[in-house]
Amino acid sequence: MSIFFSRQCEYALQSAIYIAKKPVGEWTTVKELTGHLNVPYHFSGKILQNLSRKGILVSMKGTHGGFALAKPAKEVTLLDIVDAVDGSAFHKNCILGFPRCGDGHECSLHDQWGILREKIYQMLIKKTLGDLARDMNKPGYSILP
Amino acid sequence: MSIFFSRQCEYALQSAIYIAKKPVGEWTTVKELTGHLNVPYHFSGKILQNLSRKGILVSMKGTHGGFALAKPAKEVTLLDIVDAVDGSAFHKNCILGFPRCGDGHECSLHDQWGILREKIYQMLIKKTLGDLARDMNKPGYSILP
DNA sequence: TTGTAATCAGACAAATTTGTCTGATTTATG
DNA sequence: CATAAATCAGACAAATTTGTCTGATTACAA
Repeated sequence: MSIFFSRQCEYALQSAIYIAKKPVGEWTTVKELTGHLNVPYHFSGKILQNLSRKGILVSMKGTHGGFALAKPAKEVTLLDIVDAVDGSAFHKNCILGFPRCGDGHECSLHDQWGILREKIYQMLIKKTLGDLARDMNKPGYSILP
Repeated sequence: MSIFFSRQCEYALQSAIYIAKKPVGEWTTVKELTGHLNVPYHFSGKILQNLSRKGILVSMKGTHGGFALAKPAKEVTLLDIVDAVDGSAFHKNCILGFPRCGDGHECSLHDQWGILREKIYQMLIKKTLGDLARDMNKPGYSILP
């Protein structure tokens, strides 16, 4: 199913991108989100609540409430979201799961994987929600299921 | 916990490396394996049985039985093991989980991730159990917990 | 042939992740 | 003030992954 991030993290990333595509000042409801993304309604609620606790989104209750970005889209990186949801395990853990790898008893893939992991890291920290929102408004990109 | 492979897959890779380090012709028992790796005894049994069903290991019952590689270590790649355990999801799925990514509605990370995924793929297909066994006999490498 | 040490098979249990339900609270509007 | 529409909170359920137990089968050796 999911390959690198947990499913919850994929949902969070997709949701954040959707919200970032909307005009600044508008609120996005869970109902609207789950109408456009393939995310279960109540699960979506939980994920968005979590993102607002982490300071990535803000929320407003009530009739015209919903969720919005807490900061400008260009200031939120994908890594911010991944860290908020999945934590930072992938920065440090051995790809083969060897417990002593990294403290002087490196596994045979350690260096090679380290280079690739750093590239993934750079990809996540350099891409902002602003970038994604812009790209995915072009033809050929689609957020829909 | 685990970052790229499932825990079961990590166990499988570690076990295969351990077995590959042993002299050709010797059998490795589950007991010995779990004495050296941090893998639960019965879970280990299941994983090794699975690897023999997939043709990566062979097994022998009885007093001096155990498991051994079905082919020379230099002919078994890490990808063989990953595919046998986790399947091939990571070859194709979108890193952000967008369902239409890859059929003409690519996500904004598609190309960039595609390059990195290919590098991971190359790493896994180029490294054989023979390579790992050799490397991890050198000082500075350790398989122990 | 009997005992021992191993894999094998399948049911079961625990833990984690994912998904659902219900009701409370908040905000805007008639 | 009453109603509607939204988030919020927490318990619960389902699914998946991880781990455990028991007994059957097999192979070797005394």
